[in-house]
Amino acid sequence: MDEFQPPGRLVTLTDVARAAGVGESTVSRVLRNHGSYSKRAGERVAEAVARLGYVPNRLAGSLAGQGASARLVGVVIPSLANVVFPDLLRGLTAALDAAGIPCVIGVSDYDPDREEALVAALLSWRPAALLLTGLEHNPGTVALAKTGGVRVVEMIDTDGEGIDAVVGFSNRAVGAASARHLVARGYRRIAYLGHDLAVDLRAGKRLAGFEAALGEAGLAVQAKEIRPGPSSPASGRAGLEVLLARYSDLDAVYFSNDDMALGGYFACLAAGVAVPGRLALFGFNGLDFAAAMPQPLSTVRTPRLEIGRQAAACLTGESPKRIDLGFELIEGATA
Amino acid sequence: MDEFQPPGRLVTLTDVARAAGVGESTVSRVLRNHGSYSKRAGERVAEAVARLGYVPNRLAGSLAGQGASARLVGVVIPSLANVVFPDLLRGLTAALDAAGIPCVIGVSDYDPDREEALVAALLSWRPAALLLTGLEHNPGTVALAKTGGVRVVEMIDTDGEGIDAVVGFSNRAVGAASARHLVARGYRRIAYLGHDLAVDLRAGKRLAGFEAALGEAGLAVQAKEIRPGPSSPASGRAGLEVLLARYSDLDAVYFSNDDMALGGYFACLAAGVAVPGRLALFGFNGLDFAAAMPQPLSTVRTPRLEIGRQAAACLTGESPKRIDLGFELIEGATA
DNA sequence: TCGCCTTTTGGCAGCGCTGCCAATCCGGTT
DNA sequence: AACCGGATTGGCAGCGCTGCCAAAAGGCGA
Repeated sequence: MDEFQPPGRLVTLTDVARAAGVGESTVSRVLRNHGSYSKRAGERVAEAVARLGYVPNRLAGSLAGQGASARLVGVVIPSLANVVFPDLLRGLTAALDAAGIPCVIGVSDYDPDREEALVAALLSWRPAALLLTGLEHNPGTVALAKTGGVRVVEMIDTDGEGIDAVVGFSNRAVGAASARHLVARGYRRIAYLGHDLAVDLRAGKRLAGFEAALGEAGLAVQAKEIRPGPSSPASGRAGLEVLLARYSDLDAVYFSNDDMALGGYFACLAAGVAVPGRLALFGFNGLDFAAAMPQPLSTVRTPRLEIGRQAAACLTGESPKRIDLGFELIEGATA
Repeated sequence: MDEFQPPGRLVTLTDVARAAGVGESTVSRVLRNHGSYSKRAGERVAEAVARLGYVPNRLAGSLAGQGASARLVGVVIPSLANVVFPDLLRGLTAALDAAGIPCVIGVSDYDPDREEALVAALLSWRPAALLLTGLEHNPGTVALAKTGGVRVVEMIDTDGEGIDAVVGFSNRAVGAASARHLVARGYRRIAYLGHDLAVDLRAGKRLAGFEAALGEAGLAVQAKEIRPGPSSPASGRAGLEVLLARYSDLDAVYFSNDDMALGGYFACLAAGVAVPGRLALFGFNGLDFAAAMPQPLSTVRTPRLEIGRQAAACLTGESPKRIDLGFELIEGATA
């Protein structure tokens, strides 16, 4: 820190070696605690590192190291606006930070072409692994992922074939379980209220599972209200107001997720619609607020953090290629 | 793609050069569209790149390039559980992705020592910039950031001195404005309900501003309920129940943020406490759900996305060192 | 004290790329 | 036909580090 340094030039390993009076390899060995070195060498290097304020250059390290892959993982998520993905990252970073591996993230905005571009960009950093969301990708994305020489983990969705490892749960099964719950509770005139399905394919899978299970019970969705744009309480509220105005005899609404359901609940409160007496509400995700509502929301809790953790675990140990973490139906008081 | 490749060895720029029948420098020029090259060279390179499935190695590129800094930015945030930070990342990635610059993120869990470790780890990737949250850091963090040779941007908080650039708003001013609003509306017996202040220093600054402004009006906070752990609707609900049980004459509650306030609102709904007639509620952040509530939450909207965007802008152009993006008080219907 | 084996050490090539420079090419001039 | 300036090109050093290897140092019994 207190040495003269030509401006613009950062301290290098060679500088440390010179300052410590040892060879470069020794410094490298000490810093990585790899190979053998004497106590004396260790101390001198540590001292020089502290004195010079040396920060290793991992660009060089990764390039030189065997495999030439960086201790980084690339993550592509479709959005940061939906709590699900930050939660996923939370589980992921918790597990990876412990191993000192940072995440390089890209946000695709639910656009497969953007996803492909991001995958290419991330692969250029030679990450140790690539974490994607969902199972549906451009052919180009798949090709890149396969030839990239990295481990690939696809998160959240298990309804389909993955490139390599898959960690998540079945969205179809969630939809089906939700439908069976509503049917068992005696609801018959059921509507669906969701955000843009063409964009959020997993919400579409849940709806498909939901409709299939309703069908098995001889029922069908009475009305579908699909709101453009991302899910949000505001969208859910507006959507439920539309449904209430248009259909007077609904007895339950299945929402694409808890955010939408919260908005629906607000709409019911505002309009004086009794929940679940007059209208039952069922969500998806099991977000934190669901349990704090005056009437706990009936929903399905998804293992979001655990998916992130397991995905991280896939990178280190030899994990099974396919991990279905399941989900938990929360009965709540709204359906 | 269809060529023979020794397993484990990825296609390099040299391979592309050979396949295209040009020199390495030409390939490099074409790929970066930098310097001049003939149309013919461009086409042959593009063809070879496509045929071999070449993905550039930015590790090597950044190492060789001048300044040896990577087209990456390092971001350290305290948490992913609070919507604020994903929102920040959202603004950031939106602006950076456009420039093809990915973020490497670290989550400090509000722990200054972890933050320091993360800064050191991120600097070792030689990012073009380092984005931190808040102004309070370990001395070691500051030292690293200053000698790291990177641009440093501290986000969210403008109440204090920054290392280099600062983008955010004044949390003290937010607290003061909130207090003045409550006072102007005639509330006198005001409580504070928050999550752990020792950990979330910005919430502490808001409270300080709030109390200072109350003091100017000759008032004081009647009760403080500080909940351990992070903010959440569940914590807000439990906290408000405690306050209601303990103090019968409160007329308003200032929450550390909207999540807590939502929980408080739920507590009021559940207990049949009229809002704002019997108890006024005031939040912070202006989250999406606040406007969708049956009674829109009175709160302060913070420019979270814009902070991210401006922080990204700080990296490219020559921006002012200090950007105060202000905030907006939303009157709502709960206070 | 010597020789043998183990531990510790330093030198140096090379990871894949970029920047620099000199060589080459091309078209139009004289 | 020789010449000139700009556009285009290839060779090669070197970015900072690691892996390999051979050399040096140290330990120990004979």
